[in-house]
Amino acid sequence: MARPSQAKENLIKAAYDLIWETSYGATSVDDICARAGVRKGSFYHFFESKAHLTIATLDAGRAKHFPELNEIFSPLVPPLERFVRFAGYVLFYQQERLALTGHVCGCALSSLGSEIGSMDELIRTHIIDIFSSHLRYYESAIRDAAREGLIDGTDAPLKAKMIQHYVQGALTHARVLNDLTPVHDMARSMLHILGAKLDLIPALS
Amino acid sequence: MARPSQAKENLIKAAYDLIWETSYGATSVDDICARAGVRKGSFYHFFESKAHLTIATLDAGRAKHFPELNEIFSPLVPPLERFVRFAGYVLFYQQERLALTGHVCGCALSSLGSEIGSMDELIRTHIIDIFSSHLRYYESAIRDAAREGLIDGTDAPLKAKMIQHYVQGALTHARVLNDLTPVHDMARSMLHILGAKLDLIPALS
DNA sequence: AAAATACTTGACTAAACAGTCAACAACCAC
DNA sequence: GTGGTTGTTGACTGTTTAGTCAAGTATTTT
Repeated sequence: MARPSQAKENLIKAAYDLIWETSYGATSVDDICARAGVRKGSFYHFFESKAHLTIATLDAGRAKHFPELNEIFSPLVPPLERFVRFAGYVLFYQQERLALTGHVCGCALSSLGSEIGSMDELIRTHIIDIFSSHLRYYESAIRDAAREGLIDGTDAPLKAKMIQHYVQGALTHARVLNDLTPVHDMARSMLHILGAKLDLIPALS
Repeated sequence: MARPSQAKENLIKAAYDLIWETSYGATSVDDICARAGVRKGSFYHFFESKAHLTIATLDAGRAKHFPELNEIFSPLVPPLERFVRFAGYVLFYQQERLALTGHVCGCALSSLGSEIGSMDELIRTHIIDIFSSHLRYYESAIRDAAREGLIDGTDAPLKAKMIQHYVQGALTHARVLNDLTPVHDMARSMLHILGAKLDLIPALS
């Protein structure tokens, strides 16, 4: 039997959706099973525990988003435009999610990480790993922009972190407010943090 | 009997500490009672539910921090120095918390808000209210700085939000990383976002 | 067709959970 | 000291929780 079953994928998708929309703690194994249309016994056939399923959802998220991020942060894209495209990408997903659930969901990674804190080391290190990948996208775009003379290139790692923290905070705030305004401001604000002249970027008008 | 009992205060303090260190969902009423040294029956004598106690902790936090923030953001303090002092204040509390619990705890408000999302409207609106108070501190400092010619004053509300989102993201990130580096970078980064000349501020050397 | 593998099922456990309650104790006003 | 108020107690309920398991059903391999 070479996997005629979709149960595993359904469980991952259901967990991803429920945890993102509500929270890790508020999402029970029974909830996940109900949404996935799978019985509890099957759950534990595929996953050791709720934490292990959560890690699988993180891996699935990574597999989904990284190809898209590779397009957005491609060295072929003008460096500052990468940030504008990234902001558009984030906005797109937040709007999709809002339409689907009725709530602004914010950043699943950051909500989960903040909730878990130091309570599950495996989940925590997984999240840190994904965060540090994001940082590399930002850093390389910043260095490319500096090389082209578009921005001041000093302290690129610090600037990359500022971008990351700002984006995370904006998404968290959007979730709490249940309002996408902070996400709409993202492109302009990121370019401000980078010290870019806004009138150089036609996409922002 | 003019309140010989400390039970209510103990419960608020215990809930504050536990929710901040772990999370709302991971903190049970039994946990809170155990830490406060109070029996469950007394808990429900003082509070209708866990959510109502949580709101009381938010009010207690507000009562504790706002007088201190009024000092930090006093119009008598040079406007950019207010942000430097604020960063020091945040760092101080994070260090204290780290020493006490062994973990970087981040921003209780933002962790709670992100976890609750749209699940408890009363808690959510309380958090939004506190957030918007913070924003007023930032905005007034930004306007004062602009009037003194220290920074460009255009779009003060947007800049205040950028500061808020950045700070929130930095604290969340510090919590996930379990490392205070993002908090150490806060003063410098805030001034960068404001567009201040760093060499004008002697406190940052 | 036989055997091995991969998956499903539903009933089960034991613990943790939020919240209740009636009876009891301390205290103050009078 | 009597009465009313405020707080305390521990045992209780009913539900939800994560996780288990033996027995069953498909499906592929041989």
